[in-house]
Amino acid sequence: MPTIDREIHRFQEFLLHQGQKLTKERTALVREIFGTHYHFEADELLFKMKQKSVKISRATVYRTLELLVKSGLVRRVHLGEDHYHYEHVRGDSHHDHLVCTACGSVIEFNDPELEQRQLEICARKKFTPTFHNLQILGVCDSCRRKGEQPASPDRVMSIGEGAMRLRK
Amino acid sequence: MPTIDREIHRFQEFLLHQGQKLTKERTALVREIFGTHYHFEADELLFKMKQKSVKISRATVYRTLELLVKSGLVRRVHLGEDHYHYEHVRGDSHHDHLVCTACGSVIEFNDPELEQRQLEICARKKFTPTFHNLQILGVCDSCRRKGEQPASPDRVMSIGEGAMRLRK
DNA sequence: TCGCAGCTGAGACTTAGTCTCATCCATGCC
DNA sequence: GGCATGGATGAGACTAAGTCTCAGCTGCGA
Ligand SMILES: [Mn+2]
Ligand SMILES: [Mn+2]
Ligand SMILES: [Zn+2]
Ligand SMILES: [Zn+2]
Repeated sequence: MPTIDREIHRFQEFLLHQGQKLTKERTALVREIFGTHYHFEADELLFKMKQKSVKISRATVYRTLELLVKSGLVRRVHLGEDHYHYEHVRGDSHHDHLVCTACGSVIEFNDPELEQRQLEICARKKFTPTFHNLQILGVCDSCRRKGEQPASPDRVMSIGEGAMRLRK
Repeated sequence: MPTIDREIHRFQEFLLHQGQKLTKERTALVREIFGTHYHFEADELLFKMKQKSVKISRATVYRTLELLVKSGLVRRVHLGEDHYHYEHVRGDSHHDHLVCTACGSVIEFNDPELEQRQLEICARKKFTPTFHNLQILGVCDSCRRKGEQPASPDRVMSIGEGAMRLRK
């Protein structure tokens, strides 16, 4: 996978630029993240590494995710659950999320008109925006057909593959 | 304050309807919430009660907030920090938030055009929305004038009055 | 006024994430 | 390649925010 090697290279460039090092743990994490996952959780990543018998500590997972976010390769997002999710930044494009509270699936969208309207609101309030965070919770098409009911606002049914607890 | 008594009455109606009781602890919390705060944290509320020598446990604070949310008198919101905030629902109107990362102030807005655009996006994706959550982080007008720089996306400078730690 | 279903407080527990520190190793320089 | 060294790692203690348990208390309808 030459694509992943390019991500690793980009990460190394970022690291070296700050006098930091590309270790085998960091390489393994980048490989895992860009090889498999999409919206994932820190603990899920930790579990996947354990499964593959690649021994990496929780501290390193969190530290590496923080570096990846700083480097711009990964983005940290809220999806309506009580913990963060991460996603790899492909290309660049900002997007927001529709989250199905019945099956946990996530639909991405990028709507320039919506973004524009947000800027207008900020201008009207003399507010200088740097960042925003929008999730729309509801029921996806296939769940609606199956007759799934909208869940209570704050109970999203686990997004992603549900990382299997690691701590005893 | 006859207004607060009306809120208390509404809460009692809600409770009785479910075979639940209006206790003095619940009354005291409603009085505090509707008398003083706006966007507040659970721990902040706990601290305020302690200050006033009204002895209420953390468990009761959280349990009462949950009931108030269910009753529709209070709403639980994300404002870009790692914990929830609560606000009293006055009238009814849904709104979203601009959060200043320099001073922690919160500006509310309700923009029907933005809401409409969200519905259009959902329709296009055949998604049935039930709820959404939008925060725009940035720098408010008065902070911008003071030359405050936009903080890193995930470091909001404490919103509200910063509840003073209670646990040792 | 009484009975009891529902409520409370103290503190143990949980989840998600951060921090510490002794030890390890990636990189740059010879 | 070998070495030096400052950054990185792992184990596990620690923290923050919130949930749960259970013995004793209390609001409220009869
Ligand atoms: Mn995404
Ligand atoms: Mn608000
Ligand atoms: Zn679904
Ligand atoms: Zn400000």
